[in-house]
Amino acid sequence: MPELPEVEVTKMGISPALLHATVTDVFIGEKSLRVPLSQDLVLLKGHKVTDIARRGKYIVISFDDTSSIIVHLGMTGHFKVQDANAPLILHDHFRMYLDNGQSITLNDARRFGLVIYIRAGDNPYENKFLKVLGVEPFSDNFNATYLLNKFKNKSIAIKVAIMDSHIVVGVGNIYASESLFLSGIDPTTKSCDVKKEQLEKLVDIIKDLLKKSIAMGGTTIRDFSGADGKPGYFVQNLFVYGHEGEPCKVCNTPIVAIEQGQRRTYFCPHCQK
DNA sequence: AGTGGCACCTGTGTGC
DNA sequence: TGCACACAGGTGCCAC
Repeated sequence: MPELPEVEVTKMGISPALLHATVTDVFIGEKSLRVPLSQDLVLLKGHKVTDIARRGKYIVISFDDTSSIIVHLGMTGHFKVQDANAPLILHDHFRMYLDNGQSITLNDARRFGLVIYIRAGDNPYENKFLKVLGVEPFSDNFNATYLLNKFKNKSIAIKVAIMDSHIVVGVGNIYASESLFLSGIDPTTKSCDVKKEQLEKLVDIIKDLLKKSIAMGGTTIRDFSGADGKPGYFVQNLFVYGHEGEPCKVCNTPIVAIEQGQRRTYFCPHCQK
């Protein structure tokens, strides 16, 4: 799935068609996503989009009646911007038809994503999925002191810790491996054992890495594409993710893959201590 | 409170 | 060609 850069690219991709457009109709698929699609989504009809925001890997779309929807792309979710008369295809679960002749469709094969309707007057950021989220990586609140405090008494591996959305949002499996490589930190290090200087470097690198990836349209491993259907090109900048057994681009040592928290971790045993 | 494991799904690639 | 199996950008919930 989309990690933060891919979600940001998606947000930017749908904004031109969606912002200030009025919903003329909606399609609500029958299959359940991570949570069932609410029939209340029909209430969006007749309302104009006033804002499109991102919080972590969630996209929050606000309407002129103060209602909103929260969207998460899960592992395989992506939005398509198309003509309103484009046919629905397999795994299209939700579509908004717009008064500008276009439509926005959520397609998600694995159905790990979600769309939640938030009634007028309710604050979407108070939703249970959003209110527990940690700091945004681009905010000043994401710094070494913050991590030092969060990691106190934490024995979980640093790789697992930086992927924990209750600590910092947006860092998924690809960028976790990549940022630890660029920081020279062994991903199996207990988070409480990582030194402040290392955390300072890690923070800087995460911010930089995510920004660069956004600028390149995100990372496409298999099936991510922006709302325009184009893949992301940051994949060519990956040093370790998906490169098991290949020589490290820095020192030629073969890249190693291990499992941490039921997820794959890639690292260079020579560059990362 | 912190941690680890499971669950939710479908599609794709690999090896027999 | 067919089939079985492993694996995949996430994350909330549930037992210890």
